[in-house]
Amino acid sequence: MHRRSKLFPGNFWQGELFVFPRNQAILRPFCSSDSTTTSPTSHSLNISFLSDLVSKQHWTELKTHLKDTNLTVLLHQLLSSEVDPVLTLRYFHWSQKEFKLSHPLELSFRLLHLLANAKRYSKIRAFLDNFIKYENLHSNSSIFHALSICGPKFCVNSIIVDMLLLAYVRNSKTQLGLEAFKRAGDYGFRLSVFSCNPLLSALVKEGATGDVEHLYKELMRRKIEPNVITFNVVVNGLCKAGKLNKAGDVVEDMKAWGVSPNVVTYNTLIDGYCKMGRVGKMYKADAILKEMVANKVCPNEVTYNILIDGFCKDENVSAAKKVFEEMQRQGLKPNVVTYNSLINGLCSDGKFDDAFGLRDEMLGLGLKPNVVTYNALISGFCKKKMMREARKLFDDMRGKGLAPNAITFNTLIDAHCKSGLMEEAFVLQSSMLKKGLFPLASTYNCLIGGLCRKGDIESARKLIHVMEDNGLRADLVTYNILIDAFCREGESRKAARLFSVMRKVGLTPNHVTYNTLMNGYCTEGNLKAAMNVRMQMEKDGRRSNVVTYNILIKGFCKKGKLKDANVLLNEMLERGLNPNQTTYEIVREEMMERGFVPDIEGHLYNVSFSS
DNA sequence: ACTGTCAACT
Repeated sequence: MHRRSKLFPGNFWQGELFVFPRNQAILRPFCSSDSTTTSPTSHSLNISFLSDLVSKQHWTELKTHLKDTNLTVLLHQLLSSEVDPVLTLRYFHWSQKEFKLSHPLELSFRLLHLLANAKRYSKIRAFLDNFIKYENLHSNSSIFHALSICGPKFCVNSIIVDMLLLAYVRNSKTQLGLEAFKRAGDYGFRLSVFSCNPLLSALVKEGATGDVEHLYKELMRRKIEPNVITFNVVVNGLCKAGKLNKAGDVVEDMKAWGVSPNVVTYNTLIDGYCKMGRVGKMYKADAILKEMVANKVCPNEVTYNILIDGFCKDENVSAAKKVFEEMQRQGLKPNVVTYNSLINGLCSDGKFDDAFGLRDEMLGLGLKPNVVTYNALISGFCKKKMMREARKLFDDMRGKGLAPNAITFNTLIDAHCKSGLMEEAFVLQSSMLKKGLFPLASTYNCLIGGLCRKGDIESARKLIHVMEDNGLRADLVTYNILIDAFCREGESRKAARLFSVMRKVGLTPNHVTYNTLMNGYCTEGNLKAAMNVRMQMEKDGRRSNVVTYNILIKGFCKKGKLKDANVLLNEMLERGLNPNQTTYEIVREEMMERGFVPDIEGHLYNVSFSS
């Protein structure tokens, strides 16, 4: 493949693909589909008359002269004539619609060639969009074949394939786009960043990190000139997958390519660190901020928003407020996102007065609270089980001209489920439908979780069927909920079976999945099985997180194996993981039980948290 | 023509 991309187009076309003469390929569908017609030439007089009608756009008259049988012949004729390709395109669409037929694929691509030569790129884009949307019957294999036999215009073919790729991505057919990318490599077509960047971006959004990494390597190998956006998308994909080290490597790659990291690159990296559960993650984020400034890249509103949200999620609202002040000192204006992050931070902490104060402040600045603002406030009240207040905000939204979205409903439904108010939750779900909002898989997950919490796995199963009847597939979270439910019932065998089912249907277990299963085994006292799950998890490239350690440490404590618990505790600290509230509670409880009075927080025998 | 920040559920 590498050789081929270096070949001159002319050489390429002497290769194996140019298998039969062009005309034969084009006439084949026509000859086989119609036995009464003798040959295209016998129509030629007639056809020049018809072409003339097309040129004059006399469609009604044209229709009276046409039969199904000569539609494709006329198209062929138009393609070989001097007729404006845009007119031919019009005829193409008109004849397909009027006579409900599909012209052969080869002719479609000959038409695209003519349009490309005439530089009518927007027409090609529209054509391909339509093609992707309504003609699912063509596989990439037949498309590439048709394209390769319809003319030796190598560059033009590359442009068309590039646009095809973009059409796939824009129509959410990312996997087909990826397949087309691979095939383009086999055929040696040159692609551009204008299609590869959106493909990368779509893969990042789908969380297909493996594909992102592969595509990135391919881009470099095929020498498709990446730009700063290409690198930024890849950095973002790796950050979202928690692969911060690899993200850093890509930043080094880009420097080696002579592309300087810009404000977006740094913002992405900072956000990556902010969202990671490492010790001193905000310190690391701050270090990147300093590096960014040292490289003469000026932080913008987004940079500050990321830091503010990071501190809020780190339960450090006061640090967030300092950044907020610094932002304004730098002459940057806080926007709705800034306020939403702060409001969310305050709400999660139950500081509703401060949160409402900020809401009023933003109103004073002419910033309108949006759905996100309300969702944060509602979620805050829900967490404190203040359902009346949550409900009031929900009702207020309408008066403010704001429509609740699926997340608003999910928040409320989940809160009702957690309060055991399943009927209310289902009423909310149906009111969602009345508003024209379709419940998402996450909506069902809230309800399924509620049923499982009640121990009603049977109803949960039934609800999954309803969900699937509505075209939604059980996702990772659904499986996590069910695995947890079985573990709680002491049915770890069933949980384990579900675990293998989810892999079979192509879902990738995450930390929660592994931790849940481990927790199930630990509760049963089966430490060996739990440690096996952990081994599997680390083999899958997922390092143990705080929750993993908490589960295992607790498991070992319960079995009286304090030595093992200590080993894990040390390992956790060595790996730079921060013990949380739960860790301290596990340790304290264990010590009390053994008659020790915990003097300093976090001492488990000879192990100190504050090492 | 393409990119990055905020909100829910396990």
